[in-house]
Amino acid sequence: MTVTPPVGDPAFEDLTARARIRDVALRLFAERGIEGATIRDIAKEAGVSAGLIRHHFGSKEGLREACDTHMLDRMMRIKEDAVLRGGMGDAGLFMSVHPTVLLGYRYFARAMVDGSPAAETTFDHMVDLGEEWLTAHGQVDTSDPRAYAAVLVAMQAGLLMMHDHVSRALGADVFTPEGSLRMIRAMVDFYSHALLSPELAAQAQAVLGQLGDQQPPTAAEPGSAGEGADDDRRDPH
Amino acid sequence: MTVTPPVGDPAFEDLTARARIRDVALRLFAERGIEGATIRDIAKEAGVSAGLIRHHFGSKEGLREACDTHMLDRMMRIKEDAVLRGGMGDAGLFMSVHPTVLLGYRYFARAMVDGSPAAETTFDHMVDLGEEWLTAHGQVDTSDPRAYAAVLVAMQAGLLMMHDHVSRALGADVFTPEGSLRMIRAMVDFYSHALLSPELAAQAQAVLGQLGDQQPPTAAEPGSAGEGADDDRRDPH
DNA sequence: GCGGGGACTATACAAGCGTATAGATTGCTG
DNA sequence: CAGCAATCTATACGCTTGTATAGTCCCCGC
Repeated sequence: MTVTPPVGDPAFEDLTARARIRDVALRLFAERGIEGATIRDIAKEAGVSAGLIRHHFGSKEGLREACDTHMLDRMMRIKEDAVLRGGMGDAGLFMSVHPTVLLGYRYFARAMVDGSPAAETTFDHMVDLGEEWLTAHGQVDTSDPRAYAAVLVAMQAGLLMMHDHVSRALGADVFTPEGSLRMIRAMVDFYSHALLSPELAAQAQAVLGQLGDQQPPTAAEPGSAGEGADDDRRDPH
Repeated sequence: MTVTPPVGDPAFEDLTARARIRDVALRLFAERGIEGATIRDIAKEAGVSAGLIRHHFGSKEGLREACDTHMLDRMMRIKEDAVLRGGMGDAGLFMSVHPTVLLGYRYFARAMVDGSPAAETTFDHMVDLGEEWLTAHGQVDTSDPRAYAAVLVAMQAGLLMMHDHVSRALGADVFTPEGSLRMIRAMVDFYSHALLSPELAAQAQAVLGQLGDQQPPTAAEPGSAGEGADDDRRDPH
C-alpha cells in the first residue's frame, strides 16, 4: 500500500523533523484521507512526538495547508521543468509514472474528495489546462470544451481513487511496474479509440436531445422501479 | 448537496423507523462517507434516538451492511427490470439519471473509497459486465479487455466522487437537470470520439513499448526533479 | 560562562465518537 | 384486564481525537 517507505530510506532521516512530518503527512493523507490520518499516527511514523507537530504547524489544518502549498510548489516546479526541457510529447506519460507526481496526484485526488481549497485550485487549474489543450489541438469536436475537460480531469482523478479496485480486477497492484504498465496500456487504448460506435453515439445524442426539451426526472420521484416489494411501509392502523 | 430531501417528502414519514434510518444512512454515507456520517447525525435526520439505530442494526457496521445489501438488492432489481422490458440501448442512459440508481452509484462509489465488501462486489460485477459488453460488441480493439473495463468502471465511479468539482468548473450543479445534461453531453462526446490522434496514440504506444522492456522508475528514487531547492535537509554539524 | 530561544517531549483536558444499559411506552394476545 | 414482547428514549461509559500547557534539552551569540 505504501508508495515510499519512510523508514529505511537513508535520505529520510537526514531531513529535518519538520520536513519529515510534512512528508509522512502527505503520504498518510493521500492513503487514508484527512480524517483517517491522525496526528498521532503521523507523529509515530515520522519518529517525533505529537506535540512537535503542533509546535511546527500550529494545528492539523495548518499541517494540511503546509502539505497543500508544498506539494503544489513541487508539482508546479516539476511541470515547468518538463515543459522547459522538451515538449509535452511523452513528458506527460513520463510524469504519470514519476513517483513524486504520482504521490501528488494521489494526494490531491484524496483532497478533492475530502474537500480542500488547494485541491479545488489544482482541479480548476487542470481543467483550464485541458480546455486549452482541447481548443489548441482542435481534433475533438465537442461543443462544450470546458465540460469535456472537466469530465476528463474528474475521471482521471477518480481513477486514482479507485486504484485498489483496479488492482484487484487486474490481479496486480497498479503501483508496481507491471500493474501500472497494464493499466496505462488500457488507458492509452481508451483514449485512442472511440468507445461508442457512431450508431450508438447518434442514438445517445438523440435521447439527449429529447431530454433537453422535456423535464428530466427529478430526485423527488420515488417508487418508479424496484420499490414496494419490501415491507418498508408501516401498516395502516 | 442533498439528493432526496428526507423531511417534506410525504412518503418518508410513512416509512417504518427502520427503513427511515436506513434511507437516511444511505444518503449520508454517500454524501459524507462512512466515518463522516455519525450515528447521532443519522438518528437526528431520521427523527429517532441514537439508541434505536443500535436496537435495529446492532452496530454502525451492521447498519452499513444493511445499507449495502439493501441498495445492492434495489439496484439489481432495477437492472433486471430494465433488461427485461427492453434492450440496454438507451436504458443505460435513462438509468444514469434515475434518482435511485444515481443514489446507488454515489453510495457505492463512496463505499469503494472507504472500503467495503459490497462495494468490491459491485465494482467487480460492473467490470465483468463491461468486459462482456466489450467482447460482445467487439468494436474497441484492445488486447486487454479486462483492464480496459476496469479503467472504464473506475473512471465512471471516480467521476461521481468529483461531482462538486465538476459542478464548480461548469458553474452548475451536476445533480440539477441543467448541470447533469451538460455533463452527460460531455460524457457522450468523450465516449464517441477518440481523444488521442492516431499520431499521438502511436507515439504513446512506442513509449509504452520501451517502458515495457526496460525497468520503469521505482518509488525509491527521490530527488530526480523539483527537489533540493527548499531547506529540507538538516545542516551537517 | 551564561542567559535565551528554538526544538522537542510528556501529560492533561474537552469534545465527539460508538457502544452499552436501564427504563418508558406501545400494541397485541391470552 | 394482565402480561409480554417489541419499539423507542435517556443517560452514561470508555475510547480516541485534536488541542493546550508545562517543562526539558541543546545550540548559539554576547
